[in-house]
Amino acid sequence: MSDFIDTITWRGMLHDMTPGLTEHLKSGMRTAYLGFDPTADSLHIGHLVGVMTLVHFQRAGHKPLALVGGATGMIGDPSFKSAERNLLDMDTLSYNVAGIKKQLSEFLDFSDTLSNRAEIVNNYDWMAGFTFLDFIRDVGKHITVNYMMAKDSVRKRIEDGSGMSFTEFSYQLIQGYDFYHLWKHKGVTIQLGGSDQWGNIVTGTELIRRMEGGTAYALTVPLITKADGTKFGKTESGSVWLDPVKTSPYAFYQFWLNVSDEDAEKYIKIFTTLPKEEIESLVDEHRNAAHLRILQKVLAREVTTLVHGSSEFTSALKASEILFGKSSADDLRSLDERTFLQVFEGVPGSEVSRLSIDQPVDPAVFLADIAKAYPSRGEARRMLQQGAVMINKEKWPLERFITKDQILNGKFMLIQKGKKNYFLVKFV
RNA sequence: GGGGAGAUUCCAGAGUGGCCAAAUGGGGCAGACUGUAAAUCUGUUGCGAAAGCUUCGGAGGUUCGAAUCCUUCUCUCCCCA
Repeated sequence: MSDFIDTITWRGMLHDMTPGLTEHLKSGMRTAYLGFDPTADSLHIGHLVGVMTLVHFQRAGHKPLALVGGATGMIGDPSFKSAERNLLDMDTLSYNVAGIKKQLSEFLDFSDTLSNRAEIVNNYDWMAGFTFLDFIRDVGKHITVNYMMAKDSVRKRIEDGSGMSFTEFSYQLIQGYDFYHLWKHKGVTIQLGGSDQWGNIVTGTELIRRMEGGTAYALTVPLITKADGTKFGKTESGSVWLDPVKTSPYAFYQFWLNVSDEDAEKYIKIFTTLPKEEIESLVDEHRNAAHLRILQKVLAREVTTLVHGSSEFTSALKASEILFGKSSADDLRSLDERTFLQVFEGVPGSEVSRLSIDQPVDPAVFLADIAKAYPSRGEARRMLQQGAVMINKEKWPLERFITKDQILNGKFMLIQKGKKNYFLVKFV
């Protein structure tokens, strides 16, 4: 049994914890849980820190529980949110819960033979039948309003005058009760969470202490940041999702590959399970030859494989090589249709009638009006003028007309908008 | 309920009758450089090939001419009760 606290400390994943936790973990197999809010039907990489915390916890020989908030999701965690949250309806919620459950099951080991096998629980199961009267009698009685109001997350909202509904105010108590319930029935003694969850988690340990005199622990992981101060896990096109339909494995791979040097050192510790020695030697190697981007490559490989599997990783890698390598128009032509489609899966594109370029057509008109790669002809023309457009890997001048010869494999045309943005036209 | 300020292009914010498709900054996009980076420098950033067209909260009006003046509506903010 390796030391969980040492591991996550070294990995930079420890933000705060309640006293005594180190000893508590050393004395035997423990059970911890971490909650996920079902606000969408897929997790995104912001959730991955939490997932990895559970993974490391299990690898250290302890038992991880993932809680999907079917009940708490109905309320919405107000912690550090500036405004009242919108409520989700039941259908959306149960759909989201199912999606998240499925994803979580990819990361943890659920084998029956394991004594520390992972489990997934849904707080709807025990909250749904709990009546309001029972709740305020049996749970609410133990925690004072003063205590709840003192939480940073609540106080901020009151101080800045935006206020908070009773519904959201109750959230911490419900999350606290989850902890109590799992402590009582599942032997859970630790709750893990993001640093914004500290207040909610501590309400739980407090509740356990007051209701039964029990001891429970809290451990939080830091908010993942980026060296340049922008928000982690977002690209121009929005969140980076774990669901391959929402974010293609190719885009996912690219996200990690494009991480800055500074962040790569941090992320490889957090998002991979590679051992310390290996990571340290990679970091050394990277520092000696930063331009090779060894860390980014390993990081992208590891995370993509973990989330999407090795065959998806291989296609993403291959796609990247074709898109960014020194490949030429001839390389593109040599691809058969299946590989071509695989490489460009997830790349935005449009469908266009073959007839539209029966006659040679002005490239700006084609790019804007026909292929819809640009919103207006003016913009397309500007880009062409600036030399920002490549068609089938060839830099395209403003004066050169598009003809049927530009169709690859009788079906496709690859447009590059600048260096990094690809656009695939399918001819039908 | 009373009084005041305001609503401008992606954002912030200038413009207070023609020189305004609208300063400046940010952001975005692109080029050079590079490591598919960072930093930097350069270009570009309503539509249109152009003539021109549509934009300054909505509607109406004054004027040869309005983002700018008038009327009215909607919304936002501040102060007093």
